[in-house]
Parts: sequence; C-alpha cells; structure tokens
Amino acid sequence: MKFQAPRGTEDILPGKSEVWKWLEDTFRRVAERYAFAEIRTPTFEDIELFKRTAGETSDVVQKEMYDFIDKGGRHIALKPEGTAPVVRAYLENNLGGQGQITKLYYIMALYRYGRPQKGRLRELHQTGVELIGSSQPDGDAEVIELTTRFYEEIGLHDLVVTVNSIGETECRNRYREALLEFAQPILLDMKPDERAKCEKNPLRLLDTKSEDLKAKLVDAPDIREYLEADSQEHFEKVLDRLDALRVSYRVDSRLVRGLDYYTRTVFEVESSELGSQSALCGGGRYDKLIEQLGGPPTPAVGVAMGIERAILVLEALGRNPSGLTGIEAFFVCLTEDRNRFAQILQMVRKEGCKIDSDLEFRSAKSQFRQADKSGAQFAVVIGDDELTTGAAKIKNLKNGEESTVPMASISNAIRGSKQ
RNA sequence: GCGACGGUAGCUCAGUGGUAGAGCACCUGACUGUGGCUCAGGGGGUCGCGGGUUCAAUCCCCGUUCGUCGCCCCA
Repeated sequence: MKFQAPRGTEDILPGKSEVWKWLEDTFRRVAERYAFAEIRTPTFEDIELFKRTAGETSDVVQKEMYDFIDKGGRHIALKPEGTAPVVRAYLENNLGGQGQITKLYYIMALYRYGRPQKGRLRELHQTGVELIGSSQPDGDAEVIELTTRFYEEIGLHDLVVTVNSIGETECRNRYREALLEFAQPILLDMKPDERAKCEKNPLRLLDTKSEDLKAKLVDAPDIREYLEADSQEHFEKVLDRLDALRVSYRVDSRLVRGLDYYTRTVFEVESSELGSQSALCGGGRYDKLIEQLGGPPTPAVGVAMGIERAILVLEALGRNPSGLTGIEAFFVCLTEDRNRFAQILQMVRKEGCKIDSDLEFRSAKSQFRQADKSGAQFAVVIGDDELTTGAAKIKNLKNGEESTVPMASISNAIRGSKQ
C-alpha cells in the first residue's frame, strides 16, 4: 500500500516552501502597514454559516463544500471561503463595538470539493483583508490599493484591476429582471441545466467565457444605468481615489462576483499567465452580510487573494524570488574526534550562524563537493591540526582564498564578510 | 460534476507483445586533509494500482487512482 496525498492537495516541499514563506511574510508586512491585524479562525464551522451568507446560487456553497456530521451530530463544513468565518468571529467577540472600524487580515487554508486542475486545488490558500465598519469609498479604495501594493511587492507589476459596481440589492434586482428579459431568446437555445442556472442568477450570464454568448450580449442592458444615485456617487469616489493613488484599473460593467453577498464595489485582478483559472484575487463591498449573520447593520469591504495562483504567475514569468535562505558555511570534518567537531558546530550555531556538515563520514573530497553544492560561501575545515592549534581554516568557496582563525572567532569570520 | 489526454529511474523523457534505456542528478575512484572542469566505474525502476486476453504484457482490453487541458466554477 503506497499512500499519496489526497486528490486536490499538495505537499509544499523545501525549494518551494521558501517562496510561500516569503509571500506570506510580504503579505503580513504590507497588511500591517495599513494597520490590519491578523485573525485566525477555525478550519471548520457550522455549515449554516456558509449557507446563510454565500448564497443559494453560488456553486461554492451548492456543491463544493466539504461537509460532514461530527460525532455529536453537528453538521460541519470545512471553510470554503474566508469572509464568513471572519465576520462570525467579529460578531461573536464583539470586535466592533460602538461604531469602531475593525481591520483584520488572514492567511488561511480553504476547502472546495471541485475537480482539481492547475491553480484549482481542493485545499487552497488565501490571504485577505476585511475592513469592517466603514461605508466610505475611502475604504474600498484602501483595500484595492493594498491589494495592488502587495502584488507590486512580490514583483507582479503591470497587473490591472477590474472594478465595477453592482449597486444595492434593489437596483440589482431591477437590473436582474431587465437582463433576464433581454436574454429570453438566448436562454431558449441553452441546455436545460445551464438555462436553469442563468434564470436563477442572470448575472452569471455576464461573466461567461463563451465568445458566442458574449457576442449575443453586446447590447444587453448595462448595470451602471440601473445604479441608484448613492451607489453611483460612491463608485465615482472610489475611482477618483484610485486615480489619485495612481492605481491602474479598468471599469467593466460585466464584472459580477460569484458570492451573493457583495454590494456596490466589486473588483478582481486577473493574469493572462493563468489559463482558465485566471483570477488572482477577488473582492468587494459587502454591506449586508453582517446583518445577515445577526449583527447590527455594518458596512464592510474586503479582498481575498489566491496564494497558489500568485505563485503560478511568478513561476510563469520566470521570477525567482531572491534572498532566500541557504546555509552560511559548511563544516568539513577531518578528525576522528567527532565529539570535539560537534561541539564546535554547537558553539557556532549558538552564535546564530546557519551551518551544516557531513554526517556520513565521507572523504574530504566529498565533503568539499557537498560544501560547494550547499551554496555556502565558506567551508570551515576542522582537522587534527586545527584542534591542536585551536584555529580553524576557513576557505572562501567563491574565490578559493583560505585563512586561519581562532575557533572562538569562526562565527565572526563568517558573518563579518557577509556585508 | 461533464469531455479529452496522460502516468516508464530523484528529475526530464525515449522504447518494444518475450520482465527496460538516455541525458541530468546521485555515489566511488584518478598518490595519503580540499569543491566547482575532465575521465573511469557504480547504485537505483514490482514501467501508477487491480483484473482480463495471451505460452508470455510495461506495451492490447476493462476497471480504478492521480494529474494535465477545456467546460463548469472561482482564488
């Protein structure tokens, strides 16, 4: 019996885990600069939390949840998205008392039972922020700017944000009807299940990938003509702020999002490097969600970014994040006195150096080969001669120069020349 | 969940109805304590898993699993 990782999951191995660490560190740094604080929520929640919020028409909830009945008879779901759990925690812990603004960020694993593909795993990871308590367009803009800031800092330039406003519930309902009416003839030649989906949520029509369908929809009504004055004004202010911050964006009235709780501003970033899983991140305002979960009416806006997808884009562009960890020195053992040798390693490690050595009693030649491959700048030679004189030989592997330093100054010698 | 294609050494892949190969990587050696180049030698694969056809299958058939691409959906 050979075990393998469950379908749609992956191991993140050394060589790649460094990129993950770097990406997460960068995200934390950026989010904290905007005064967001980290929140961590449980891996699983009461399934109702997601049913209540993500919407009946959303596939994420309809068919992609990992759910089970636990031993106490509770119906549990592994979280398929991050916003609902964060809002649940926000309400449960009274984070936002008295009209405060709460800024939270997260890095979490999510679970969606779909057919796996590159860039679409069953266990996926997202970073995101939620800005809760402000209805001002300034919040929308700050979240969008933070998002572009993050992508800039991981070396993804020239990404364009697509933004749209889908207004409040009422105007969206009116629009929905108008669109449905326009689309009647189109719906007639669709397959029954596809048609049912579109009839239930006509907005789905808009983000189709079918060129054919797109062509039929060129003259479809435009949602922005249905926006109520407040939403329209809000949207304009967001765009004005993005202009002022020099965030490049594209307005696309066809952009709608898959989760039902969005209101007003929605946005996403795509990359052409990603094939059919092109979205790098998605977000927007969700002013009604908190009420839906039993809280006081509280406006909020947030974004979720796919970590795997960001990494795929970096790989596709051939970016190799530099400055990743490696060892500083490789210690070559040429004495039978392995205890003394180990003590020296212990000392240097206590002093904070990242070092390695051969554990297999291999030849000097082999040890130097390992030193070379390790990428370390130095090989430190400890043999019987060195033990008697109390001074190690340090070889700079880049230029071949050798010098002799007292045992006590090995770490200084390694570090000293680092800058 | 639907359709198509794929799974051979650590990696990238070739190959044939008679139980397998290359390149790279790895290990050892080329005068006793010195790497990156070169040369010589070496280890390593139940050819995804299970069943069937056959005298015989890695190669044919069926099933299954995992992946890739598209759809769906989304991050």
